[in-house]
Amino acid sequence: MLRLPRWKHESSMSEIQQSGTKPSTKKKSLGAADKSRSGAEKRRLIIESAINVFAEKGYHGTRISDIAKHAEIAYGLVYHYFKNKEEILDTIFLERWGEFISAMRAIAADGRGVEDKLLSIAAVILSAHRTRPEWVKVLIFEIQRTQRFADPERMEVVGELFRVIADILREGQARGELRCDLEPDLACYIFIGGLDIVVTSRVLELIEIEGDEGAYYVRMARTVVDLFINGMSAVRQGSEPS
Amino acid sequence: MLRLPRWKHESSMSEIQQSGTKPSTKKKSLGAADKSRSGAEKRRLIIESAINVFAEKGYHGTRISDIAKHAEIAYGLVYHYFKNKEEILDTIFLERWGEFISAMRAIAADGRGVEDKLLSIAAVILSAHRTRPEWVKVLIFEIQRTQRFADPERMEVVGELFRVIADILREGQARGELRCDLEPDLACYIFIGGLDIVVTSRVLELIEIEGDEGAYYVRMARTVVDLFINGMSAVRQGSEPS
Amino acid sequence: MLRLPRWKHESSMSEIQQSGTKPSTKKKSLGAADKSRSGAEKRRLIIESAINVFAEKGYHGTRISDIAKHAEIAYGLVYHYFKNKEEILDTIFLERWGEFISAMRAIAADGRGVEDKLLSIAAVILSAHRTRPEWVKVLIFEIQRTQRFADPERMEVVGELFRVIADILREGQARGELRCDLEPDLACYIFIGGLDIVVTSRVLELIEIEGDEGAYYVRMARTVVDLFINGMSAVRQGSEPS
Amino acid sequence: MLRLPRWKHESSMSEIQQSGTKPSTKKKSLGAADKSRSGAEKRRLIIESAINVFAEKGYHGTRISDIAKHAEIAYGLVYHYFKNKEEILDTIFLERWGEFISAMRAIAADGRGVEDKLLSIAAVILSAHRTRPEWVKVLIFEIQRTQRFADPERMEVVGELFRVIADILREGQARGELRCDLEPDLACYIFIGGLDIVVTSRVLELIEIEGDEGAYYVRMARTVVDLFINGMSAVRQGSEPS
DNA sequence: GATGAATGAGAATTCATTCAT
DNA sequence: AATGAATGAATTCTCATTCAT
Repeated sequence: MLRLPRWKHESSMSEIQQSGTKPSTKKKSLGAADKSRSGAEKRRLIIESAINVFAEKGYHGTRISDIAKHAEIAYGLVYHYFKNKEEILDTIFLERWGEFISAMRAIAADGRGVEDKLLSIAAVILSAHRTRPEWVKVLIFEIQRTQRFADPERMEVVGELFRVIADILREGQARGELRCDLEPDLACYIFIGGLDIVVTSRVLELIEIEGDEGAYYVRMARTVVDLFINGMSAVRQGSEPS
Repeated sequence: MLRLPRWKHESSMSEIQQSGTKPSTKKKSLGAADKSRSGAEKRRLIIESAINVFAEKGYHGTRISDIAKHAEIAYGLVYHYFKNKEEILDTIFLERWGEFISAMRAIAADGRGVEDKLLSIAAVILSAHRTRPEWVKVLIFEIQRTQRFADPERMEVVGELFRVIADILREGQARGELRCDLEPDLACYIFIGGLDIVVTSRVLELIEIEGDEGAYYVRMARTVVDLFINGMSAVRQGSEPS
Repeated sequence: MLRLPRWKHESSMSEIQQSGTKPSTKKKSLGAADKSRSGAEKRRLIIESAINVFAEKGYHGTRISDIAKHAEIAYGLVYHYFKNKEEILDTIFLERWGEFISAMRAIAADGRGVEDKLLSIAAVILSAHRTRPEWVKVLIFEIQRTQRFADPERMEVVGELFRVIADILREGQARGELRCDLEPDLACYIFIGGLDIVVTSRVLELIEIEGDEGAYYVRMARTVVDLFINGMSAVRQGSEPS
Repeated sequence: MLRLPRWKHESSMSEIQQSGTKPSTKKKSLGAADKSRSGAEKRRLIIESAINVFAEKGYHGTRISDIAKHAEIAYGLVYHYFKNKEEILDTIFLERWGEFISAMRAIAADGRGVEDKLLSIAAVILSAHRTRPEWVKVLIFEIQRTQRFADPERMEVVGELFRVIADILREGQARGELRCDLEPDLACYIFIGGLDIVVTSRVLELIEIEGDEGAYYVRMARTVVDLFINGMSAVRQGSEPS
């Protein structure tokens, strides 16, 4: 399954570039500046720290004290801002996924052709992993297992991604760009699945990349879309799959 | 990510049929019958129980006593057969994944064309989920996400699936069945990813199936392979990327 | 055990009437009005709030923040006025019990007969519960049971009630109104105990009152005194308690 | 309020005698003897320890580890036998109060006159405090405050004591032994209250006893009943109930 | 005076693992 | 082999109290 963070939508592949995380810009001599942090800032700091620690140790392997240590605060303070560990994960999910889906919707809404849209989507998803791999780890690996049982409505939210992409496909069929004998609701799975597994594999470090990482992602995005659109067959099958 | 259980390879889709799990056929008046279980049987019973409980509660959420209760044995006994909780999960993985990879290899080795092989693979994977959804849950959700960090060699084992499928694709290219401008190492991801997400979605209950469940899986397998081979494009692009 | 609040002594039963507590007359648009509260007023506000919250949740179950919330102030402010939670309870006890004992002493000092005095005492005690049940709850259930071990001198203060009543009894014996073969020091226990348990039972809601609550308390006060003076025996009830 | 433990009913005052608690008969060289303790015994040991520690420190002031230390077991074991601290208190209440009420009922059912019955009740209650003061402390001071809010049905159970005694009074009225112009439902409060406060005062150490403690209790029981039956009035003590 | 963010000691509870029987 | 009592380290969560503004 795929779910990703902070996805500014841009139409090209250009966004696949470096960024990095520096969670706690430690100890800048903070006369008044630091104490004036609003509660919201502290809250954000905790979330950022949590993402990083969750990514490193997994949700269950993370102690509240780990998060506090990473954020360089007293761990009681975490409870000032969050009811418990689960609420932190919850917040991460809600915020990040919301942003992600918005980006997807923006892509779906622009006027371009299906192939361009899918390319954009692939680029966003893959670049997201490139720039914020911890977020992706957390979103992919930690959130669902924990909440799957607890919250069916959260799954509903996840399903939104599928709906957005299925709609793009449906539109492509309507325009005659895509074949109509495959259900968009199924086809979208294959597309998402292709991207998902690439990301997952990167997270799991199954894929080793030599050379330019950015180039790899670009190639991968192109490949996924090309394959999705044109198929793997050498032969051009004139006839519909009877 | 995909990894699945007890996959007797058969070449057609026919294997997608019911089976079911009844791990502890409780309270059969077991005068001597039960006591005579050999140690190996007890061990197996524990594994079966563990799979079911892991599937239900997740690895971390499962207590040894839960497994023991499900197996209807004293929980101290679990430690006779396994060093600790992790070893149970380990055993599940090793056994099931080994069987699975064997099935995949058998498919890869038979003499048929690429499309047939891929169809078999899709069938095996999807039917596996159909007949032993708990296994799939455990393999997908629990094992890797638990042990990922601990055991890199285990990931190597997972990678085997990709190699087997990439080899099938390579063979297809060599035979001229598949286009050659896409790297098999990348393409295999898209294929596996398509299957994976279908299974995952079923596990997560994102997909609702009306009517015949078996028919759904057959259709899905066909769709995945069709899409993978022929692509989504409405246009038949005549010329090879020469 | 009995210990009660704000006991203006009046000689009759008439004081058993309604009153009620509305501690925080919330949100009166308090531009300056509220800010101009003197420190003493704030302190009092905190005490009133504490009584109510202690009554509802018990001392141990009450957080400083609960008190602050009830008083509609910042909880840090509580620490301006009180060293800690215990000091709040302490203050409640000292103020209320002091007032109560004063009322008892006034009754003891007036010139009437024993029966009248006891009737007054019963009336004061029972009406106190009627008008300020939270105070009684706190005094009965929270204070002693919390501080009992910590502070023996406080018990001394509680004992004062017994001495006052025993003195009334002694005086009655000296006047020939009461029999002399029972020690006043023991007898006073029975009298106080009778009242105490009535109050306690009301607090615990063991007694359900139908109809007029005030009438119930009057009847109860009369019954306690009548029984204490005349006994339960059928024999020798020469005159009815007119 | 009064509620008391292990009250073997005997008709005279004779039961007011010493006993004491020795909860953990420590370290008797226990080859097999000790390990063979059944779970029930350990459970009982924990309860006994809990009573003592609760009595000393109060429910809220008692840590599970205190109980475990007193019982000389690992504190995890407490959780083997009880879900949590509250369940321990619960168990104490249910067991002890049940026994107590049974004793009361037995007294109520025997064929003697009202005064004798009341004397028995007084004796049981007072001697209970004498022999097991910790139990009384716990029952009186700890249980209700904790559970008052949680469990209204428990209060119902407490009310049973009142009903039993009110019934004795009603019977006395029917037989013509007691005056009929006082409601038994109210009168029983005064009787119980008298006993209660004596016990409470002892617990609070408000009363100091010089000389023989047993004699004190006997005198107290007689006084309470005498006063309850005959009243405090000097007038009309003419004839004993011959 | 007033605020509420920050701190951290303290207590409850869980549960993998050991071990005597 | 089988049992389940016993252990205690590890962790979460609470909340009184302090403190900078």
